[in-house]
Amino acid sequence: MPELPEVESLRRSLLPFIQEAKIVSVEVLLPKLVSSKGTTRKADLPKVTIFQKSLVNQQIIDIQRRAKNLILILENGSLVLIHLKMTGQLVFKPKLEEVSAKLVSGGHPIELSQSTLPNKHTYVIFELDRGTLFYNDIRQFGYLLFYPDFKALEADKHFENLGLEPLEKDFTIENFTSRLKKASGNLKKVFLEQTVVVGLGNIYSDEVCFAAKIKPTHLVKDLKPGEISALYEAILDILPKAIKLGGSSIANYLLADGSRGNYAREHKVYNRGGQPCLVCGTILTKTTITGRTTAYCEHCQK
DNA sequence: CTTCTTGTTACTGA
DNA sequence: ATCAGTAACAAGAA
Repeated sequence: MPELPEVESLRRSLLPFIQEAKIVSVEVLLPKLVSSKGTTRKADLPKVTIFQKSLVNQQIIDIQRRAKNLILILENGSLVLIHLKMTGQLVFKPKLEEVSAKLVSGGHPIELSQSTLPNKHTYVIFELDRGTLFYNDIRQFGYLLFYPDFKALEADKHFENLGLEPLEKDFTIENFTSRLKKASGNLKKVFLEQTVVVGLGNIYSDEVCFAAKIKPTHLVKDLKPGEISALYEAILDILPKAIKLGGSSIANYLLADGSRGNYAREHKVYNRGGQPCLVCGTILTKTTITGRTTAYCEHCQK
């Protein structure tokens, strides 16, 4: 369940592996996961071929993140948007000579999960000059979209209704407050919508509400300035901490070297419904909000 | 076997 | 129109 901390941790762990690497070939084992948006019409070419031709021989310049999307920037200014949805993974396996060089210089030994790649859930394979990047996705909900430039990406209304980036400068208490005023319904629903602030999913919505001592069922129209401020501070506190620990590895999430994130051990309420609150011992309430499992403490959160 | 899981979109009904 | 709620997507774990 990659949310902002997981996607950002993946971005940071992936960057040193693939920055300035050249794409030698691209293998697509599940065509429905890829497409080429905004490219000129080549009716005779199937989308997989367009996707491959667009990427091969390009150098990867940078990786950016917008909300839970990763964006690979290629040398000619074209882009690949990657969304992991629930079970997507990007794992890099260096070439053997690079691995031995790393081991000699005292680097980490490669993880088992890397050495067994590709596996039965590997659907896209990027052969780079210095190693191989695998896109795995057990439930096949993720996607990799090619765009010739940022203009095409923005025209695709992919980011149309996205809210503030919580790690950027414009995430101020004023902007957060004014966006909250335009939203309706309860807090959890609003967080999941991504329209006020992006990047919170099921895990961090519950964790932020607990840290701010406000129930996820609380209607946003009833939030007092002090409560908005507590939510704001909780977001600014929790997301960087989670990134520092490499995100939360629930189920399938992995970092680029195949290792797991360690923030799951810090979870206070997520997936703990029915268990005692770690602060006061009250049994945590388990409920469903907009179809998503939600946990909170009746005593600590108001 | 059934139920539950999640990010996002599409759909449904008010 | 707008908005809220939910089915759908798919595969695996319990």
